[in-house]
Amino acid sequence: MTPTIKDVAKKANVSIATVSRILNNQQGYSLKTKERVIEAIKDLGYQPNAIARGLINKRTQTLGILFPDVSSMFSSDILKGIEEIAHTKGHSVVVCHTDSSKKRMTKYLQVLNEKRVDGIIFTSEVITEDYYKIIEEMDVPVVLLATQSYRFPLPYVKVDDKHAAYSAVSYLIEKGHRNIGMISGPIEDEIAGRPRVEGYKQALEEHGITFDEKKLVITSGFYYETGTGMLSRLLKQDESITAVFAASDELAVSAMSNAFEMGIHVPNELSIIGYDNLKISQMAIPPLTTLAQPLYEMGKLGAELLLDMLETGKAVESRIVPHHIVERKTVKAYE
Amino acid sequence: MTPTIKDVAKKANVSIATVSRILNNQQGYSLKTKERVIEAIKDLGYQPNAIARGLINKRTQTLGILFPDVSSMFSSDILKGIEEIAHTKGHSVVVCHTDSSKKRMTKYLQVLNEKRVDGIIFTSEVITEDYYKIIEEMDVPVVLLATQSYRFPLPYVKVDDKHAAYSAVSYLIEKGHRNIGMISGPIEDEIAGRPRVEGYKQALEEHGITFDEKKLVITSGFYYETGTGMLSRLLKQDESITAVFAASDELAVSAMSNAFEMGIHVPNELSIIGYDNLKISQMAIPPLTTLAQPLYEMGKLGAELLLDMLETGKAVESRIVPHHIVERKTVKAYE
DNA sequence: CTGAAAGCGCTTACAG
DNA sequence: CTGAAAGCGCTTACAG
Repeated sequence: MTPTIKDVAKKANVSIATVSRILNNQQGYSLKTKERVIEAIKDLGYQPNAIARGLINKRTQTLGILFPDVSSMFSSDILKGIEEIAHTKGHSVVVCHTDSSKKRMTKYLQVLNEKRVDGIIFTSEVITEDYYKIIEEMDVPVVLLATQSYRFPLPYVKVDDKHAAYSAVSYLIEKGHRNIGMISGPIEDEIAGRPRVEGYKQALEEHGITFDEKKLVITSGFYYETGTGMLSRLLKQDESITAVFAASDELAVSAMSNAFEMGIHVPNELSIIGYDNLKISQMAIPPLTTLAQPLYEMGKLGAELLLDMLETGKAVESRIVPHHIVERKTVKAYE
Repeated sequence: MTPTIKDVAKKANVSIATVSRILNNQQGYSLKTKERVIEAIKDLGYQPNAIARGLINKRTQTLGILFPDVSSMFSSDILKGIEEIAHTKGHSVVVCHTDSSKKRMTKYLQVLNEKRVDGIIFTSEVITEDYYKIIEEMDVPVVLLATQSYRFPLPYVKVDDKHAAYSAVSYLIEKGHRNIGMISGPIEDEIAGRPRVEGYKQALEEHGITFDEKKLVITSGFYYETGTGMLSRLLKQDESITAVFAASDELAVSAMSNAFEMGIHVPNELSIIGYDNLKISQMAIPPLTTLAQPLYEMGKLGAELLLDMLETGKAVESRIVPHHIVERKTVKAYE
């Protein structure tokens, strides 16, 4: 049987109270008894039962993380950042793949509640009223990652999507492009959809370029698959386009494949800039120039904020993290 | 305060024992009291405390998963599979990023032990004597995923690496290639390194092609970065090569980038086959032909086996899962 | 059909 | 400096 604190106490000839004190680095014992207890712990190979501790401390040292898709490259970079901080601060991470399904989401929230996690991180997920009600009742700190909520007062960590899109398009303009197309994600998406289109429009406008509907194409998602054939459609609508801003790296890579099929050379005949800076962007051929979100750092920051809230018991401010452009090989100056 | 079973009992005018029975679908109560209790549960919004349950049941309904790198595309597909099964069977998943560090690994094992997880999955990790000692003492079921152990009797789920490599190279030979190079991972790696080289050699041999050292190049890892410049080196050693077998998709994509830089057209001038079937392989330009490991299914199967061991208390047999070739656009018949 | 009580493995006042 | 005891929120014999 796995030894318990009782076994240690017996072996060291002390009460379980003093063993507990020693275990938790409290005071109230002589050096001598401490040594005896340490000895007993080693001899028995005793390891404290975190479940029993959790029951009494009302802290489980575990965090629940919700992802629409745990296996996406986007999620995995964030996860790595969260995990890193959690680990260094003595917490574990339970991952939940919600598949963007309300049913799964609700189920997970219930599980996380029953397991009494110390805090929750939502990533890239819209917080509905239903979800908010649940987390409100759970009464644990929550932080939003790569998403935000207008309706509910939840702290978030994200890039300014409109601004980031603005930066990406401005970059294209600075490179001399005037006929700039955009492959957008779903426009109903108020977090990652519309704001990026708005940033695109604003960049055009500020540089005296009138927005033209024919230069915009809208997909149903941000994935590679949803981008299939989008570049051809865009170019069919307006063949004057010399550069394209894709609302995600997967969409950008999809466009590159599409260009390849059509025999269009990137960047000689067409420049492309992506959004995210996922691993594929460096692996693309040629390597993709992109608007980088600092996903790993966002994960770290999100976890830090959550842990702060936990320690201090106070709310925390949202953070807009800096984006930047990673120049690689898919954008060429337009002469 | 979060309501407890006591609150429910009081509200429904019964003892906590009957509430517990109803909660756990046991027998020993009238329909009437059941209704009253259910009512009370709803009214209070009661949710059982899994920590308290865990303490007494000695089951936490959580699984610990160890990855050398949680953020790799390889890991994330496996994770998704594990998570899927765990979720449907009422378990949660704690992920641990070991970074292939002994220190982190040991720390995680300790944490998982203290948290009394019900089982552990190791992925792509060599089991050393130290680790084995620890898990032996933990006395929980363990399964190995995408790795195996010759020294310790631990069930595993993986592809037959040698056989898979053999299949990949045979495919190239069937396409008419005779001068086939290989970009290998580290040869000291007894799981994913040497066996693939052996499979390569055996395929050559069986087709009457003598192995030539100049056609083999060895990298320090399976990542994109570790593949940098490897193709040029290989081609410098032997310029007769018409096809290359890369020991991972990342290595293959790296080779494709390298080919692109050198102005070598894939597949017209050089055929390339990868290994893994990660997401990048479909996104590559052109899409990469590769030897597929069923990563998602492996994750599912690994979790199923682990849960089986938990339920039955019996050991389980290792599984060699089938590999197959996904034909895309990087291999061309050699005339 | 139902409840009182013991116990899971800890922590923490409280008393000495 | 140290220990007895209560209690965290459950489950499960045991008795009725």
